[in-house]
Amino acid sequence: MSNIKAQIAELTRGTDEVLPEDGLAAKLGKGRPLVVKAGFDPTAPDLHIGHTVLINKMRQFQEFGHEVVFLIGDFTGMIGDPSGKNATRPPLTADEIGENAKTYKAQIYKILDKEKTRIEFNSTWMGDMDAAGLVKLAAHHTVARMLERDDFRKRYEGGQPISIHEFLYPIVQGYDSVALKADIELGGTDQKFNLLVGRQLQQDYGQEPQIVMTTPLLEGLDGVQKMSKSLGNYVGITEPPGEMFGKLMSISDDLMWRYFEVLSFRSLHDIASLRKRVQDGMNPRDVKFELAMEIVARFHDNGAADAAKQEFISRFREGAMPEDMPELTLETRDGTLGIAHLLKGAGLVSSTSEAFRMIKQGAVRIDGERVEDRSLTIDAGSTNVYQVGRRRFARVRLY
RNA sequence: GGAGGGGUACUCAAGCGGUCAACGAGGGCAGACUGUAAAUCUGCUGGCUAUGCCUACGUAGGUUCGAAUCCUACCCCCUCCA
Repeated sequence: MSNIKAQIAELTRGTDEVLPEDGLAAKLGKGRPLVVKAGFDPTAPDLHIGHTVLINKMRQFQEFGHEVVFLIGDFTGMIGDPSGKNATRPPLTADEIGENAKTYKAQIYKILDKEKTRIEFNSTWMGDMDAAGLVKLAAHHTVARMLERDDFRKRYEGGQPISIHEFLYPIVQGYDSVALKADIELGGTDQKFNLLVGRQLQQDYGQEPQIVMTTPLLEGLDGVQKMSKSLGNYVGITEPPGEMFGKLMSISDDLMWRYFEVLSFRSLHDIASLRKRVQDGMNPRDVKFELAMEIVARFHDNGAADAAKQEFISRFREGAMPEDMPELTLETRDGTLGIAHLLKGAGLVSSTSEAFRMIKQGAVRIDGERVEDRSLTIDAGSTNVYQVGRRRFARVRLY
C-alpha cells in the first residue's frame, strides 16, 4: 500500500463519482485494509458484462489488499428498492433468495477472489431488530432529507403516492454501512442517494462516514443506449465463447476504448500504450481481439478464448464455413422441395417471404454457391450446406 | 363530476374516403466495400408453394362501390378544471 497515488488512479478509473472527492486518499492513507461494501439485490441475477463493471471495481480493491464485502440485501429485498421505480416489488421467499445467492456466487467468483470475499446478508442484523429498534433507526433521518431524492421529490410534487416503507429502504441500506463499519461503499450511479444516506447514518452513529464511489451504467453494444437484456445490446456472462467473442468484435472502435477502461484488467499504462500503437497505424481490429480474448477467458478459459478467436478469423476474414452448424433432415413434398420452404424449415429464415427477400438480395448460398433463382427446387437424397447471410448456416439432408 | 387531446407496423411518428402493406426516423437484416460482425454507401424490413391471394392501423359494429381515414358504442392512456 505504498504508492497511494497509483492506487487512486486505478481505483477511480471508470468511476462516475467519488464523494467526497478527496476522501479516498485519506482512507487509503490509514494504512490498513479498508472495508469495501457493495450491496446487491437478491432478485434473480442473470448478469451481463455491464453489471461486472462494479464487480471489477471490487476486485481492484481486493488486489490492493482491502476487504471486500458482497452484501446481499435479502432484508431490503422485502421492501423493494424504489430507485427509479414507481411500483413496489413482490417480496421474495427465503428459498428464492437462497437460490439467487448461489447463482450470484457462481457468477462473481469468475471475477472476485473467493478466498478474499466476504458474503453477508443484511437480514443478519436487520432480522433481529424489533419494532422499537426500527423506529429508533428511522429517527436518524428526516423527511426533508428524504425528499431531496429526485424520484421521491417528483412523486411527492406530482401527487404520486409514496409509501412510508419506501423511505425505509435507503435507511436500512445506510444502516448496513453502520453495521459493517464500511469505509467505502460502491454502487451504480442510480444508487447515489442511498449511498449518501449511509454516510449520514454512520456519522450519526459516531462512525467516520464511508466514501461513496459510483460506477456508471455501461453502454451496450450499440454504444448509445445502456446495456440491458431487453434492448438486446448485451453480452451475458454465461454466454458461449463464440457468441461472446463475436459480440465484442461487433462494437465500434470508439466503444472499444470505453470497454477497455471499465471491463479490462489491464493497467491504465497498458491501455495507453495500446492506444498509442493504434494511432501509429496498428489495426484496431487486433486490439479488439485482445479485449475480446481477455473477456472470454475470464468467463470461460484461455483455451476457449483462443478457439473463439481462430473461429472468428477463419469465418469472417477467410470466409470459411463454421466447424459446427446445425444439422437436420427435412422431408420433401413429393421428392423435391422449394428453396424458400427449405430455408424456412431449417430455421434459417422466419418465413417464406423472408426467404424470397434474402434470395433477391443475394444472401442465400448452397455449398457456397449463390442462389439467384427463387423458384429453385432441391431433390430428395441430397445433403447440402445452406447459408443465409454470413452468420446463418445449416447442413440439411432431404429425403 | 366537467372540458379537451390521443391510441397506426419492433420503437418513435406521418397519413385523415380510393394510387396505403401504409411517408419519415431509429432499430434490425442483407449486399458492396474494408481493417472486423468497426466506419461508410446501397437495398430490404406482414404472411402465403406467390406477378395473385389473405391478414393488418385500440375493440366491436355501421355508412359507402371502396375506410387507417366518416358514424355509433365500448376499452385504455394523457392534459386542464372541480
